[in-house]
Amino acid sequence: MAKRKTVSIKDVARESGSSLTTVSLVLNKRDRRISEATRDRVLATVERLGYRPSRLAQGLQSQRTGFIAILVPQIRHAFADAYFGEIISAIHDHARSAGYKVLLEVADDVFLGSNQHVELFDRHFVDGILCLGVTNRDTYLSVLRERARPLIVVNNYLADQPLNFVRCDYHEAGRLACKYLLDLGHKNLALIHGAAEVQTTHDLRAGMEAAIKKAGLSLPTDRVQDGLYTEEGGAAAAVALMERDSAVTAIVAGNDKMAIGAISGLKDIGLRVPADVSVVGCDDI
Amino acid sequence: MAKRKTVSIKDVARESGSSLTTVSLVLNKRDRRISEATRDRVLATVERLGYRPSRLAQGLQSQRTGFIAILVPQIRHAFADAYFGEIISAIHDHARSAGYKVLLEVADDVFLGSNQHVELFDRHFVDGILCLGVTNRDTYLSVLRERARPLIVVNNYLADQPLNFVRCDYHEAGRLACKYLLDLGHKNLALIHGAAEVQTTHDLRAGMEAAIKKAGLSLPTDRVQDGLYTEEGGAAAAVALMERDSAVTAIVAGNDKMAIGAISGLKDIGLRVPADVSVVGCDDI
DNA sequence: GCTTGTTAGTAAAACCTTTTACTACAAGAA
DNA sequence: TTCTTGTAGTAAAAGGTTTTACTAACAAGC
Repeated sequence: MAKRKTVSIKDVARESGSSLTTVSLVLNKRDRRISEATRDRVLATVERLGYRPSRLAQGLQSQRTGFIAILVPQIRHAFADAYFGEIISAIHDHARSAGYKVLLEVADDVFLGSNQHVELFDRHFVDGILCLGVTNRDTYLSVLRERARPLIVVNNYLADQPLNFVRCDYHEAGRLACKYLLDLGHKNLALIHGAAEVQTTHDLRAGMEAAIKKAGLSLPTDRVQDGLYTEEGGAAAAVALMERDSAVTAIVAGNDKMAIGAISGLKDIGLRVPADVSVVGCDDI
Repeated sequence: MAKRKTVSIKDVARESGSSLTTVSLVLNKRDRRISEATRDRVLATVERLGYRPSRLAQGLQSQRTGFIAILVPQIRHAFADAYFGEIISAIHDHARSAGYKVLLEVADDVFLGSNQHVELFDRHFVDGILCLGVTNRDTYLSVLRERARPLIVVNNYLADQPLNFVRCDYHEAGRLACKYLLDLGHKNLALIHGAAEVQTTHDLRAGMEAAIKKAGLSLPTDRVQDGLYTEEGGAAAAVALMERDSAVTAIVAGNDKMAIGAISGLKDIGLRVPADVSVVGCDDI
C-alpha cells in the first residue's frame, strides 16, 4: 500500500483536537495534570494514525541519539573473528536492553585518517564509544578523550592514559590458572602470550608469576613465548616451547585461539593433551 | 580539555559576521553566488571554531539519516559466525564508501515482538534495511515491505513476495560444481543441502540436477541429505550418505561449514578426502 | 466581592540545519 | 529618468520534538 506520509505529532494534535504540548505530555507521561478523558482521546488518535515520534527530532531536542558505536581494529574481517564476534554479540545484547542501538565501525586508516572517529562525537552520531582490541600504540584515543564523552576501552587499558575501561582481570586469571595447574601437581609451567602492546598481556604474566613464586617455583623467560593471538602462532609457540624445554607439563595461553593452536601443535609433534601436557586458555569461547 | 560547548552554525555566522544562510551555502557549495572573500572568511571561521554540522539537524531537515540496518537472524551469537561475519564485513565496507553507517540488529523474538523492525523505518532510525539469513517463514518482511522504503534480502529470495534481493546464483553454482566433478570423471554425486525454507537450497539442487541430467546421469533422492547448515550436520549427513550408498565419490555441500563437517565426518569413518571422496563447498570462506 | 489556589491546558521557544523567497544595490538598456 | 538584469546576501519557514512559561476557568477562604 505504502506512501503513508510520515505522520507527526502535529497531525495527532489536530485530529484529537488538542495541542502539541498535550500530546507530548501524554506520550511522555511526565506530567499528571492531563485529564483521563483527554489522555484516552489522544492515545486513541495516536493508535489510529499509527504515530511514532521521530528519533531525529527527539535527538535534536534532547541532544542524545540513543546510539553507541563499537570500534573494532582492522584485522582481516574483524566481524568474522570469533573473539570480537562474541564481544560484539554481548555488547549488542546489553545495549539493546538498555535502549541503545549499536553502530559498527572499523578503526582502519581510512576511518581514522578522515577523522571519522572525531565526527562520531562532534556531529552527534553517537552518545558513546566502545573500543575493542586497543593496543598501547593506538594514539587516536587521546583525541577522543578530549571530547569528554563516554568512551570505554574493552578488555585492555592504557597505563599512561586516564581512560575508562572494562576488562577481565587477567592478573587474577593468570593466578587462578597457575594455582589450578599447581594444585594438579604440575611443576613446570609455560606461557603463550599475546601482543606486548596490549596491557593485559603483562597482567596475565604478572598473575602467573605471582602464583608460581608463591609455590616456590619460577617462570623463566625461556618458558614464555609469543603466540601472536592466532591459532597458527599458538601452535608454533607450543612447539618452540617444548623443543626448548621438554620438562614443561602445562601451558597457559593468553586466549583460546592460541590454546586451540597449541593443542594441535602439540599433537603434531606427538604429544598427547592433556596426558602429556595440559593446556589452559583464557576466553571461554 | 573538554567541555567545548557544541558549536553551531549560528556561532560561525556570528563570528564571521554573516548570516546562517551564507554559512550554509558556503559549506554545501550548492550555490556559486557567494563571493570569494566571504567564502574564505566563513571557511576560516569554521576551521577556527572547529564547527561540524550536526547530523541530527541535517537528518531532520533532509529526512534521511545516513544509516542502514543489518538484520541478522537469531542464531547463537550470530556475529561470531563466519558466514554472517564475512557478509557483515563486506556490507560495512561498501556502506562506508557510500557514506552510510551501519546499525546492527538481531531479528529475534524480543526485537520483532516489540515491533522494533517497524520502528526502524517509522521512527526514522535508518534509510534502508538489509536482511540476512532470511527464510521463507520470516513473515516480518511483509510489514516492512509496506513501508515502501529500501529493503533488501541478502542471499535468499522469497518466491511469493516481490522483494528486492541480492544473492549468489546458487543455480549456476550447482551447475558449475557438478560440471567440474563430472569432468573429473565422477559419476555418482551427492548433495548435502541447507534448510528447505531457504530458496537458494532449491536453486542449488536444481542447478545440480540440470548438469547431472545433461551428462545422462541422475541425482536420486537418497543421495540428497539435509546438513542443517552446520558442521555437525554436515558430518552426520556425509556419514548417512555413504552408509546408504557407498558408490558415491563426490559430495557438494550447500555451504562451507557443512563441507568442513563432511570432510571430518568422512575421515571419521575411514575415508580419505579427496582420494576416496571429493567434497565441494559453496561459500569460499 | 476580592484574593488565593488548583486544575487542565496551550503558545512559544529551543534544538540545528537547509531551502525558499525576498531585498538592496549596481550596472546597463531604453 | 525609468526599467530590466544580475549579484551578493539575508530573513523566515520548515522539519518534529520537548520544555518552559503562561492563561483561563473555577472553587475555596475571608
